[in-house]
Amino acid sequence: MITFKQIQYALAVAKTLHFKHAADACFISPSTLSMAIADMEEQLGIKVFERNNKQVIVTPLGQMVLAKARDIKLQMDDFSKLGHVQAAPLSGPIALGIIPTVSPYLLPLVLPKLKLSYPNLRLRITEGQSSALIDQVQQGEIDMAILALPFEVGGLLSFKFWQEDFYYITHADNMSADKREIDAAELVQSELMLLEDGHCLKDHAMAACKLASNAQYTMKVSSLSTLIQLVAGNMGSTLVPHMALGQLLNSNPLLAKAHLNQPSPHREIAFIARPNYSGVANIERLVEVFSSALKRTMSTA
Amino acid sequence: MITFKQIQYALAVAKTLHFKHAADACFISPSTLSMAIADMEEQLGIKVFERNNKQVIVTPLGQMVLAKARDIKLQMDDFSKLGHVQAAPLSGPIALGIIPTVSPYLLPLVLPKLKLSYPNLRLRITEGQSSALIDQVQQGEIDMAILALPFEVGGLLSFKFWQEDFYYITHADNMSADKREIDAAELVQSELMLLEDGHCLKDHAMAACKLASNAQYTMKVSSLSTLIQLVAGNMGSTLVPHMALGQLLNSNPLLAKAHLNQPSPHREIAFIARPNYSGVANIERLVEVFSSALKRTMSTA
DNA sequence: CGTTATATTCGATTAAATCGAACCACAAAA
DNA sequence: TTTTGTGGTTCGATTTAATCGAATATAACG
Repeated sequence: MITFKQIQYALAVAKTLHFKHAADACFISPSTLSMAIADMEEQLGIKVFERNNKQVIVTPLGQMVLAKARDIKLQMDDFSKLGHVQAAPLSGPIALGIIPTVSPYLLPLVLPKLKLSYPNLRLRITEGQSSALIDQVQQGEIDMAILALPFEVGGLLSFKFWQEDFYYITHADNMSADKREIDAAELVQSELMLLEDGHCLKDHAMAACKLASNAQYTMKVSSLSTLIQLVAGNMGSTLVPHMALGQLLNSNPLLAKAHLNQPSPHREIAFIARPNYSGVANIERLVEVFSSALKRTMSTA
Repeated sequence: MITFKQIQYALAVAKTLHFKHAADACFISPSTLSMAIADMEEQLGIKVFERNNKQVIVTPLGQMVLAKARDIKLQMDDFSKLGHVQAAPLSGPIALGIIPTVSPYLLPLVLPKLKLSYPNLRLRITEGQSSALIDQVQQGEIDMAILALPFEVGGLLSFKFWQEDFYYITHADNMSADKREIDAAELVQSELMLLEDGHCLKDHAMAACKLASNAQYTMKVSSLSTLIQLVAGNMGSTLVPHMALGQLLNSNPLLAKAHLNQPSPHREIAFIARPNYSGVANIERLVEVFSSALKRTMSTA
């Protein structure tokens, strides 16, 4: 009979395309791995890997086998996690992905509270861009992710817990300090600096301003904190989300801000997870924590 | 780690609700089964079965666990069959379900040809009504089934290979021998005998005649060959599908037939299978064989 | 109050997985 | 061409896990 172990071994080989490395990843010896793969291939009647001493490649039929193997591994992993549903809420290991335009502003608000209320929670944080996080959720490498909508989440569940607007940030020299609102039409587009490609914040900002994609606005900057330094250096202006305002403008008198006067909300923050993930109750609890922490902090800021 | 074996053992217990019987079904001793289940439950952190020496019941959480376990078993079974796709076509074991109003008329036409063309094919035939067969396909107990459409197949794939009409059969005394066609309106409804409830043929016949469901037409007869004997005894008349005509009327001068003059076709015969089943190519080949055999035989009959 | 039926425990046994050393095949280097 | 190194495979030994059977515990039944 084909065992789940064999499937895992095969997936490790598929990932590394190297028997020794795969064996290490599975904490077994190369010989064991070799025999396990050979055994599975014989039982299937399909050669999954074409291999000699120099390279390992996946056969066309092997691709099909591995695709199904991945399905099974996902289901098995979910199965193992079934027990968490009735364990104490928010206890045990949870792998959470967060996009970089949320992570540094959200985590400081919620981590202390989580630590206090759920001391047994073991959060493993992964930072990455939306598309990569969605991929990892679908592969089962992480349990859930926090990202900004609208975004195509490909069949995943989403749990919104915050919505916010963008603020226009420019050097204090360029804007009257008592200006509270600014229209998209007023923006000097040539001066507008946004994050490098791949960050959804850039897309959401442009969507809010009804700007078409245009390489002119693109800079190779990957963090808002860097971007804000450029603004302070009067190299241009930018748009930042509400939750980042406090941290970015804090003690920087060179910067002036104005609310972007466009239809709201400009972005929504949500958890995403696979429909089969058994910890949905955990997500709902996190939504509570995160939402209340944001409301409390943002209303005073 | 939770093993696939444990999942199978758990499903066996869920099916029998009896450790000894389940152990027998798995070809292991009760003690082994008991330990395997206990081990799985501990790893999950969920008690799946509430058991004492007198009865075994599934806990509410256990229901959830078992539901997922069934998913995994289905996928694993499909995985094991992946090799068949590249084996010689129509070789090896295939479990096929057929409804009783098709089986005795179709099988004699195709079995000889299959035996000749595909000597390595090991067909295991299961006869049953549509709803039961659909269930068995979904449970993975059989690979595919032949039934008559229209019928709600709940997400399964269908491959039509034949369509046919019904014929009105009555005692020769009741109808002129040269009458070729008969309208539904001409049927003497009080004399019409159909199969017992559960047979789709009855539903299709009533649909073709635009008859509403009515217990009056129902008899507790489960085979067309019995029904036809009742007609020969002049206890009433009936409707039989084209493919059954030859066998049922063969050498019985007491019976007269007329084509039911209602919108065609009156029923369609098709394979159904789970979308994940890896032997879809086999089904397509069977469709060819069955379709050509039917065309050849039915045109001469 | 024994008898029966059934799940579980535990030590002994059997089977399977795993390992490490030797092996082989191949390519790049000498 | 020989040498060397890399990397997958084979094989016997060993460790680990699965399985069994006998004994045990428990509850229903007559």
